[in-house]
Amino acid sequence: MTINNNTFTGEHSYSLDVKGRINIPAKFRNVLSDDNEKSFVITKGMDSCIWVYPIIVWQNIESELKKLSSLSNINRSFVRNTVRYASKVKYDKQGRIAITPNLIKYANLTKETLIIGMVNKIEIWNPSLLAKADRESQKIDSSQFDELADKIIL
Amino acid sequence: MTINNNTFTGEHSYSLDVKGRINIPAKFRNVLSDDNEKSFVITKGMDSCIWVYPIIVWQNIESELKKLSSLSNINRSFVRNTVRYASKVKYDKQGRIAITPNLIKYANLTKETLIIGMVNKIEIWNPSLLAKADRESQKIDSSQFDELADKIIL
DNA sequence: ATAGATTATGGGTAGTTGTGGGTAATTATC
DNA sequence: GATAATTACCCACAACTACCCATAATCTAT
Repeated sequence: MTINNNTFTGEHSYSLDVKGRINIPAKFRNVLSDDNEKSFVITKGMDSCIWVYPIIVWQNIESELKKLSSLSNINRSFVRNTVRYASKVKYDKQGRIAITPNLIKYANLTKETLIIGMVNKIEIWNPSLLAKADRESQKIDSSQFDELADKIIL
Repeated sequence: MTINNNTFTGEHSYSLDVKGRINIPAKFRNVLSDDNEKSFVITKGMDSCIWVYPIIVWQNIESELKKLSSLSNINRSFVRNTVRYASKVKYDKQGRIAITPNLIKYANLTKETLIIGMVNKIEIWNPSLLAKADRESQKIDSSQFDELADKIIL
């Protein structure tokens, strides 16, 4: 608990209910620092999934975004895409957050979902899309992975 | 205490109980430094086994991962692959940790297991899969061992 | 070799967590 | 401004997990 705040790992199956709510795993809620006030920011991920950030982490991202020059094309579209679909959500007494319809549509979510910890953020996936993304990543030139693996000793 | 903190060697037989719990050998627990707070991180190994890291060791991995920008495709896949099956576990009063069902399935664990020290981490194996992996490793061209021998002085 | 301590394993129970659904409050629509 | 639709908040219950105790097996020291 005290070891590492706002850091998420692991894969968890959860179900999106008919009201568009989804449970945030207790493990994840429990490592949230208090200053998050039970709130996250949810937005479009760069893959076909939803990104969920603790508020505190998101604030850092926003201040980084402010530093990016709007002269660059990439910067502009990145800022637009990340911020445009971002909304703040608070989890209820049972630990669920409500996902906005446009995000549900974007990530192609149906009842069964996979929630995975990505260190500083959380991803919500349609299981079959995740499996597909997995297969794609296998194709990535493994030398690029090796390069990373050299830097990070597992 | 003994030789070196957070360093594991040797092979031990233990049993996975019906609740999915397994004992961490006392020898291993006793060399854990206090800042681990009786916790490990368990995750998929590169072979068909489970890797168990002391929290302190895993934290280094996490902080390296945090530095990788999510703008890069490769980085996202790499983080996802590394972290997806990782979860933090604390051992109970009896020294047991709970293994998540997906890892039990991945490593093909049944009641009998072998726990082996791998210096900075621990591996949990189905004995017959380990025996099989042993046989495979006999086939490795000894020149590859020689290459390693150049780097590590035994 | 024996007593005492430590360790491994099984199982019970109280508390937590995930999920469905109900109702009041708020917002949107005509 | 009245009504419909949506959202926020609450309760209930089954399933699961963490925590505790008990006992058997093993180790340690004298």
